[in-house]
Amino acid sequence: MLDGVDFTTNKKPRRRKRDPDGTRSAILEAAGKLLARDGPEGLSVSQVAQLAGVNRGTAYQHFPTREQLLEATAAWVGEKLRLAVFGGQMADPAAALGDPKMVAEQMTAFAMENPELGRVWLFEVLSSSRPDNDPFWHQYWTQFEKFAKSDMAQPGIDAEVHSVLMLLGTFLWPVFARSQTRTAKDRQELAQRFSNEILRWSLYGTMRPEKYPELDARVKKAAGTSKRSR
Amino acid sequence: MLDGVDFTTNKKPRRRKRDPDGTRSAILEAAGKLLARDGPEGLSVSQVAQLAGVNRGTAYQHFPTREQLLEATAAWVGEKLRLAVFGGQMADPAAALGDPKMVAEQMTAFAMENPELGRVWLFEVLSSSRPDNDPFWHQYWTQFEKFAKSDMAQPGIDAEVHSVLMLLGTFLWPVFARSQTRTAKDRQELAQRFSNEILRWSLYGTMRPEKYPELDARVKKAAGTSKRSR
DNA sequence: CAGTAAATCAACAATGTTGTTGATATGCTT
DNA sequence: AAGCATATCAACAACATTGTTGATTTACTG
Repeated sequence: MLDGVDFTTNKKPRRRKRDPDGTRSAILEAAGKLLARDGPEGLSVSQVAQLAGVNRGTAYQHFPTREQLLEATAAWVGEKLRLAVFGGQMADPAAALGDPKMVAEQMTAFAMENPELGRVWLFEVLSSSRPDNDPFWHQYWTQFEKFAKSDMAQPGIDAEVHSVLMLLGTFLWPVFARSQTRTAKDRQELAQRFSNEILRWSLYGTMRPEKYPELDARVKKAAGTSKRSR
Repeated sequence: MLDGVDFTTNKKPRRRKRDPDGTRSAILEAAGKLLARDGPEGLSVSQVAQLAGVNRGTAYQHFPTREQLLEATAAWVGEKLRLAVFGGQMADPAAALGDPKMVAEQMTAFAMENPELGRVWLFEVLSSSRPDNDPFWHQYWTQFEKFAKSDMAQPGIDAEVHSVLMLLGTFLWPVFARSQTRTAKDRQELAQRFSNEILRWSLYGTMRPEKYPELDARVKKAAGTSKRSR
């Protein structure tokens, strides 16, 4: 699954300057790259250390076990993701309701650029016992819940289910798209189709079209008897 | 990740009766169990052979490489899944339009019972270059496309995108549910919430509610300008 | 400028894994 | 019943990986 990238260039048998934080970052960055290339199964501490230009022992000093390294990397990716999608905007409870469309676009862009990485992150979070600990998950969730409660949304939405579905689609569709296409053009088209379908779905299932005049609205709704919003 | 099951009971150092097909099945079955327990990363040919009560060499005779064993197992699971969901009903092009609700229920049941297995299968298929080769995928796809084209469905559905989304949700929600809950009761509730949200979604996004009188219909739709249904 | 805590590294031991190969037993065919 | 193809197995070789430990260097502190 070499993807045109070559990580075999290691020509620094020199001792690393003492710099705990820097080393830690280097390790995480390397882990991220390898994760993005091979997925989680193929990640060994050896490779990570090598790519990071760090002794394996050092890596073990920073992350006592392979598993913990994986977790830390996922969290690190989550933070990166949060920055890419929400920019500097803090996860402040009083934060304004961001533009969902923008969020979706940023998210999709990230997913298309790093399909494996996105997939890994999502799984780590999905299987974690406290997804809310992840920075991106937390902010996404907060924001979506706010939207679901607003009068922009259909009533009765189960925000949790819906969030998970959206994240699943956004991060895993690219995995599918990658394996089905050869050219970037094809991928672009698949990405487009995905967006379209999501939009169609949202219009008829999530958003109140009449609140989004720029999109041809044609739906009417009645209050449901649903009780759950979380 | 021991899940209450113990596979360490192997007390048969006796030579296996010659039976190629049986052996092959035994290997696949063992691989399936291990896959369901540990996920794909943790699967080694050694373990599989041991659990199957077969010499490792024999396993290599049947499946030249670990990777091929994984593929074969996925296909095998796919067939199992097809049977569980569609029963004996053949993938015949002239087959009647099955009951989508029934299909969804069967699928959900399978996914809840074998979360890891479902996940593994889905990934193998999603990343395969020809998903259509998988027996279950093929039949599901066929059936859904038929539905999408029928007058029971909203117009303009992108059947491929939609299928992928449905499968993603159905097979990966249980992964989430598992990690969030301790009791079977909680899991049951999460499964219920998922079904509800999917139904709500389908009503407003996929199915024409007026065609499903038994569910309170309250939607109206207008023909879209979408061109693609694949 | 000592002295110290700790960050980095090299080497070790213990496993586990993958493929391969040549021996052995087994069922089928004639 | 003899012969043969092959399904099954045991043993081997080559690695890779995981943790661990003790030495070495580096920055900081008084």
